[in-house]
Amino acid sequence: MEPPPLSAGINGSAGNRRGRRSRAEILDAASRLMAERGYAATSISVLSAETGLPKSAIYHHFDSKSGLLSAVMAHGAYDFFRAMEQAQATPPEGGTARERLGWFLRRTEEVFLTHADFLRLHLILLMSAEASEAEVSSMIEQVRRDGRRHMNRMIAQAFEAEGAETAQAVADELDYFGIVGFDGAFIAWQAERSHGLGVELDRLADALTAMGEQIVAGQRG
Amino acid sequence: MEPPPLSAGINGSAGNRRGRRSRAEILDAASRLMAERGYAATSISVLSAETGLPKSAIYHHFDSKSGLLSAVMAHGAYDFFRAMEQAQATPPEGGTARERLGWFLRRTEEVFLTHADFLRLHLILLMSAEASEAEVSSMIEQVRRDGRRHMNRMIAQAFEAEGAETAQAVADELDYFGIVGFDGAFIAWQAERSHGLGVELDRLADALTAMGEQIVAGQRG
Amino acid sequence: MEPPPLSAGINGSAGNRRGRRSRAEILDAASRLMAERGYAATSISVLSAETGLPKSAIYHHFDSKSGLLSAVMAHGAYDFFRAMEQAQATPPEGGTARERLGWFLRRTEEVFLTHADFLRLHLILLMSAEASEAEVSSMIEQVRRDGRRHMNRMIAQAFEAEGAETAQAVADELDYFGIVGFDGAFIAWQAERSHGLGVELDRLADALTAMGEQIVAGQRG
Amino acid sequence: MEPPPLSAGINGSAGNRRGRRSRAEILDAASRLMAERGYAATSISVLSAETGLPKSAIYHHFDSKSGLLSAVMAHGAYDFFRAMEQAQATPPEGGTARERLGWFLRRTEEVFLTHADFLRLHLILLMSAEASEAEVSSMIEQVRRDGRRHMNRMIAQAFEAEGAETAQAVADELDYFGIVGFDGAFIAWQAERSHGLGVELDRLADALTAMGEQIVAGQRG
DNA sequence: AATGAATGAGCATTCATTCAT
DNA sequence: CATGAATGAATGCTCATTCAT
Repeated sequence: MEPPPLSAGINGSAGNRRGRRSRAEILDAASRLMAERGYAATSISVLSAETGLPKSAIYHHFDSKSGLLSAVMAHGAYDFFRAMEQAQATPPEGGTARERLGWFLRRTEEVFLTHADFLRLHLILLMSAEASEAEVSSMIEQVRRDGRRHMNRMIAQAFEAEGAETAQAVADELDYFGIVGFDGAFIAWQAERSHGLGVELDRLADALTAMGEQIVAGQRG
Repeated sequence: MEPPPLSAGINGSAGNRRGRRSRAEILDAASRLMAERGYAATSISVLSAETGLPKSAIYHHFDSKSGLLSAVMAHGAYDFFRAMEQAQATPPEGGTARERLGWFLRRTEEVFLTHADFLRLHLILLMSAEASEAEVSSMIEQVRRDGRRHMNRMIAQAFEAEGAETAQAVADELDYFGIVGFDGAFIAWQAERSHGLGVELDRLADALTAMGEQIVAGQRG
Repeated sequence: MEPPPLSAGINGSAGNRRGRRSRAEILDAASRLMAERGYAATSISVLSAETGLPKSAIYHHFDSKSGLLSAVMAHGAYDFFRAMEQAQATPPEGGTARERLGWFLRRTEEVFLTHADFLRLHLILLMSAEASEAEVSSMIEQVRRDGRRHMNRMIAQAFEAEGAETAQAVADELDYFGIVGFDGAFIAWQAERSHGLGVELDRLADALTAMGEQIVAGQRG
Repeated sequence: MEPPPLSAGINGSAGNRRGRRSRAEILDAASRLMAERGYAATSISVLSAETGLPKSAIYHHFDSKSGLLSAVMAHGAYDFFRAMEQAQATPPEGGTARERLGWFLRRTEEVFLTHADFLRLHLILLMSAEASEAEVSSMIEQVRRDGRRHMNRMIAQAFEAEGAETAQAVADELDYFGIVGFDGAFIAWQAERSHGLGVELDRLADALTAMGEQIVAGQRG
């Protein structure tokens, strides 16, 4: 996923700088509000009030409300996956598969919590058939594909002590279920904000480990 | 969860019958449309056009749009849990915990597929902060509580061969994770309608069994 | 051209009566304003202010702005041709073709002046490619067809002393040119409101008579 | 009518040349679009998109939208009358009045067809009460005056065999009716693009000839 | 029990225009 | 000479809701 341009401009002249800032502010407010209230319930008027810019300025920077949504999603996805990348860049060496998986999931939780807005919007769109707008729907697909790739890598790295091939087999078998667990845990957290995703992610780590070991055993037998 | 009244009337006079039918039609259309497009994007006008009834008729039957939403949720929840009850009423005797769990989940899948509209709306509301409207939010809570109760019962029944007490301990430990798995599987299904929830629910059954057996072992040790 | 319904209602209940009146008022204001300023320049807001009804009431009676335009045109055309019919119902007996034609055109001038709004709007639409909206464009066509039919009848009646067949031949030959003269005269009048269409219509009567007599002579020869 | 300046500049420096080209492009697009959709419906945004120039560039060249309209009209009128001049510069010698008139009108038709945009816009403005904007209204007046002058000259030249004085008397009597016929024929052509203005202009030539001969006879008698 | 009319706030979007660079 | 950003009023239209009948 490549970095979405913050502005269409190319040089850094003053006028352009102002435009860039405005664009970023709109994107910011939109990300926040759309995640809070959903796409349909986030009006351009509110966005205008929130940013202090007139409505027409929003249309100067984004062609339409749905265009703004696309930009919000692209921007959010870029941020989210960059954070993921960073969070998982330096896993500790050694330890059991369960311990390694636990480390990955704890790092992931952090990223989830700081990008909850993006994830919530992603899930709302996924279910609201507002996704039918092609551009949005393909964005959603890509986010899920990228998410799965991350999950795959995490599992493979957790099981790397079993040998690269076995680890990859485990990862390929379990990555999708890992995503399922993440989505479910996120929803559980949304339902009861009382505590973080920690408990559920621990359970997920337990489950993935248990199943992973069965697969490892199967590979050997 | 008690059956929501289809009509405010008490006797079955002819006039009332017509009213009852209208009310049911509105509720039906609302369930479908709100699940498709979300609450905010489902307008009374569209509802009126869809049912052929004038807008004022909708207000005759339901006090307000959010009142209609409550009724839709109440009705959907009632239907959903009644279907759950029926689907799981007569589990087969004998078999391993995994086999018994598999049976339960397969039955559950069926109910999920036929009540997908309700579940989707439930999840959209859960995340859209439309939930902040007290009435809706308490409805959501109750649905999740009831769902967990069902999950608890399913797990306990699956493990009943281990003795009532152990089975209950397993169920108490795992029911929440079961819900997480269900929610996640439902979302995965929404994302790629290509296949049913079957694969993911099988994985979930595997995971729950593996973790259940660990708990059983822990109880014994 | 059949009478356009003033209201969709069927009975004369009080609520319906109010609606009927509102609908007529909107239609009235729209006819006037659109003819004055053109379709594009007549905003729903102004229409609302003019009638005292809220904008949404206008949309209650007419589906859209272009729907309102259609209704305005249909209503205007009906009124216009009914007035034409009446004005030409009882032509005087006897007299030369020129005298009879003069009578017809003088009667027509009257109708033109009292329905100038409709005619102006008709011509604006005819040229503004707002007519591309199918419904409007077919309305325009019909108006022109009906107009030609009237012109044909007038000429035939003016020349009836030459025998029905000859009169009809003259009418068939000249009706289209009569329309051309009318349109041109109307535009000339619009350009310089100083005097009525009288002078030009007299000239037109002269021209039609001269050409008619040539045709009559040709028929005989 | 004098040639309208294409650019406000005075020398032909390179920078100026670019400005001149931009100005001409805007004028071109505006002529076309305003004639197609009317003045009100032609927005600066669309003009900007069509020319590829930023909106502010349009305001750089023309003070305001109505200033642009004036320029469009001035430019169109200049072009139109120059074409008229050229088309009628060398009438054939000899022939009857009808033949000579026919030649003039056929030449005129050509000019009408290649300047239909200008004529359409002229007529739309004439009727749309956008004409109330003084500048536009005086432009329209002048166009009509110039048109009449051309018509007068054509008729006089057609009847020149009757002697200069008589020819002028005929022209003075009929020029206005000639304009009426032209306008009407143009509208008829707009209404049914199926064929050119030829048929109607022939009829007009017939009519003018017939009436002209009557006047000639009157002069003599 | 049901209906059509009305209401006014709000929606997404476009308008002509100005300004600093 | 050209540009992108900004501005605020206006556009057509839809919203949830109320009311009289």
